[in-house]
Amino acid sequence: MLDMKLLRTNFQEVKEKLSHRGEDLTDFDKFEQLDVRRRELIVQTEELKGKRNEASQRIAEMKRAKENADAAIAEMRAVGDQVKKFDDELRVVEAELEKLLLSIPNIPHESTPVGETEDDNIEVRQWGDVREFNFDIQPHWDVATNLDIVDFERAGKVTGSRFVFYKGLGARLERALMNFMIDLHTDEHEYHEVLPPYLVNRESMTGTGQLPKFEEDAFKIREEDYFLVPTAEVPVTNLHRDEILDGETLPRKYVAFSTNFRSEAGSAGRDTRGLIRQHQFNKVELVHFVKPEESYAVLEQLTGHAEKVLQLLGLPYRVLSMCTADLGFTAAKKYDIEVWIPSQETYREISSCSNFEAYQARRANIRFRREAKGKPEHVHTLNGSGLAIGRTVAAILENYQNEDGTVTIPEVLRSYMGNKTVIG
RNA sequence: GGAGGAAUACCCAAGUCUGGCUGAAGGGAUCGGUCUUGAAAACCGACAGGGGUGUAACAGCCCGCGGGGGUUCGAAUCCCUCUUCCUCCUCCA
Repeated sequence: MLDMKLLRTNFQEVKEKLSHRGEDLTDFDKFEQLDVRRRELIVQTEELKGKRNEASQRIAEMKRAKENADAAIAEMRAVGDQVKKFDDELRVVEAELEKLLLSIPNIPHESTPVGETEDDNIEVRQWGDVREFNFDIQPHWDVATNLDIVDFERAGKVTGSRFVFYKGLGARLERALMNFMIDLHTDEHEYHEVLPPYLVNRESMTGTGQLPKFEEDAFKIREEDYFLVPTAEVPVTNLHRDEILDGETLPRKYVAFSTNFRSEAGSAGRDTRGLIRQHQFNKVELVHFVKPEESYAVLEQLTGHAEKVLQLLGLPYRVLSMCTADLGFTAAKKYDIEVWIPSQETYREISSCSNFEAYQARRANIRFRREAKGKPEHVHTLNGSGLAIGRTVAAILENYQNEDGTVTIPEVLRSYMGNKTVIG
C-alpha cells in the first residue's frame, strides 16, 4: 500500500512512476475524488458527534437534577440519525478507497531499470564456471528417475500433476539442503530461525500483498478462510503485523523453512516436466525488518547471503536486476538469482531478493519507534529465497551428473548425507 | 466435538448485575525531583497510547475498555457476531 499523503500531494508524479510497470491504472484516478469525499464526510460527522457529546452531558446533568430533558433528547435523536447517514456513507467510501489502495502496486526505486519486458532486466554479475561435459547430458528428471530418487508417476496417481515423491537419497538430498541452508544462515549470517504455520488467514495474505489481487494463485482451504502459504514470506513477515517494534531490536533477520503451495494458475504447459515448477515445493526464506535508511544496503547483504549458498554448492549463477515490468507487485527493487541448468543451456530463477520498502509494512501495519517516546514509523521489509530447494536439487542433479548416470554429492552436503560422495 | 469462564492502558487490577460527575479507580513498573558523599528506602510529581481530522505551525475536535455490528439522546456497562485464552469432558500424533 502506498502512502496516502504522498498520493494526495504528488499524484501525477506517482502515476508517472507506476506507468512503467505495465499495470492497469484506470481506477487510479478515482483516488482524488474518494479522498476528498472521505474527508468531507469526516468533518461533517465529527462536527455532529461533538455536538452530541456536549448535549449528552447536559442531558445527564438535567436528569440528575430531575429536570425534564425531553426536548433535548428529541433534538439529539435527529442529530443521531444524521450521524448514522454520514457514517454509513463514510464506510462505503473508505471501503472503496481501501480496495483501490490495495490494488496499486509499489513504486519502483530509482535504481530499478525501466523496461517493457523481461528482456530489459539487467545482468549485474555472474559467478562460477559453466562445466564442459564430454558426454551427452540428461535433464534432471531423467537423471533422477533413472536413479530412482524421485517418482512423478506415483505422485500423479496419489495427488495429481505437478507433485512429486522424493525417495531414498533424493529425499535425503532435499533434507540435507534444508539443513545446510538453515545452518549456514543461522551460524554464519546470524539469522534467527523460525518454523512457521503453513496455513495463514486472509489478513496475512493481504498484509504481504498476495491478496486481494492474486487469489487465484493460492490454494484456499474450503471450510476456513485459510490459505496454504505460497512462501514463508507470508507468515514470517506477518509475525509482526500490527506491532510497534523497539528500534533497538532492529534490524531483525529471520530464516524460515517452509513447504510452499502455489496453484501455478496460468502456467499450463510451462515446465511440465521435472522439479522446476511444482504445486508444492520446499524453500528456505530470509526475511528482514529494518530501518528505512538501511534497507538498500541490506538488500545487497541479503542477496549476498543467498549467493553464498550457491557458491558453497559450486553452482554457477548470475544475478539480474529486475526491470519495472518484471518487478512483481509489491517490490520497489528486486534481484533474481538464476542458476545454470546445463540441459536447458540457460539460467533459471532459484532465488528472488526484494526490498518492499514500507509497502508491506503499511499494509500489515508494522512499525517501530526510534526512541522511547518517539513517533512510530513504518519499518522496511525485505525477503529473499535462500534458496528454493527443489530447484537446487534440479541444479545439483544436472551440474554434478556423471557419465555413468550417477551424481557426485557437493562436498558441503556430504556430512548431511552420511558422508556419501555419490548418489548411485 | 460438548459444557462452562474470561479479555479493561507497559504489567496487575476495580468498574459491567443497576447505562449518564468513569473524558476508566487503585497498585506495580518506568521517568523526573526532594533527601543522600553515592545508592537504597521514604516522600513529592509525571505517566493512554495509537489513529484520524484539522492548522503555516500550534490549538481544537473525533475515535479508542479484544475485533466488527446494533440498541439508546447517551454504552467499558445492554444485545448480536467473530477472534483469542483458560477450566472440565470427549477424541488424538
